[in-house]
Amino acid sequence: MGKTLKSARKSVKLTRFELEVMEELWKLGRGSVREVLEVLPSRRRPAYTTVQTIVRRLEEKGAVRRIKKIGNAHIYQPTVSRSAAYRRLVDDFLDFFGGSARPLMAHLAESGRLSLEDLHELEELLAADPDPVAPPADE
Amino acid sequence: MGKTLKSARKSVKLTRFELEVMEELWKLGRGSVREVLEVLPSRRRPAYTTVQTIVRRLEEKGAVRRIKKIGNAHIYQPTVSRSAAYRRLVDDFLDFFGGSARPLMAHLAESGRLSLEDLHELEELLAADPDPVAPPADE
DNA sequence: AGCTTCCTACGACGGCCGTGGTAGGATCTA
DNA sequence: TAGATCCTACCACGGCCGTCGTAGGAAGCT
Repeated sequence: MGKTLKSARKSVKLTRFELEVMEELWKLGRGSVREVLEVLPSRRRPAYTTVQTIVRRLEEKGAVRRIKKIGNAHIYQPTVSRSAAYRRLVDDFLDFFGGSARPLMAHLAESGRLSLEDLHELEELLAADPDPVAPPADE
Repeated sequence: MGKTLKSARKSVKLTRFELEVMEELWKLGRGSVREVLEVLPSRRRPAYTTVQTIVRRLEEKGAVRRIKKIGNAHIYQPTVSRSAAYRRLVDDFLDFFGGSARPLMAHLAESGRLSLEDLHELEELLAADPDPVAPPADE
């Protein structure tokens, strides 16, 4: 037992934009600053150096690491998993609700953002076997 | 359909600490800076002026308003409801998950923070009649 | 070799947030 | 009324975050 809860080594805390960049790196597996920039959804495409800064901060935070160099460009790879990152995100958020999921759920249900159907599907998910953590909807 | 979603007039965005202060004001109904300070859980009891600053910012954000003066102290009252504030909070957070609750739920279920029992109780809540939005656990 | 292009390293800035200090006016109390 | 207290208004500061600019080195093209 205790396989899901115990070892959650409090992954790094990532911001919105950092997560977006990580998202691309998780999809790509690894990549350069430019590659990340180019796959960012066009609505959200900042300057090259902005992405570079984010990647640098991600590196400082230990969320990515340089694995090699192509030409003079560094290639980065995530060192934290998507699920670990989201776990941290959710944990922090749950603090707003006393740390547990129930009050949050209750709020969602109340405010109409969680339907009975949703609950039923979740039950199936829980009852059956789990697959990797659901990623945010890709655009 | 569409009865719950349409009018959500995007309440103000509150930070963690601002929410804590609001929480006390919601409980009290109305109160002065000192009153808020004194009911803040002791683990989290900052300087008087810190609370004062927060209240001032809440006022600037339009989340509270002065309703009268007792002695030389202002008495503040929330102008946004708890549920509106949490709605905003949750909405912002859901953006991390593509804007809908399901992926978040899935993540919670996956990571063991949402049990079948939780789901069952939520179903009952949804099936029955709703009560005011669940507040974060009080200490 | 020389020019153009790409990338890196680093600095900066403004906004928000948590935090609290200071000055000075308003109240209360002896 | 004088002193002690309380409260307000305002300023400051450091950390984080999104944003980008600049300097300069490395690679590639001709």
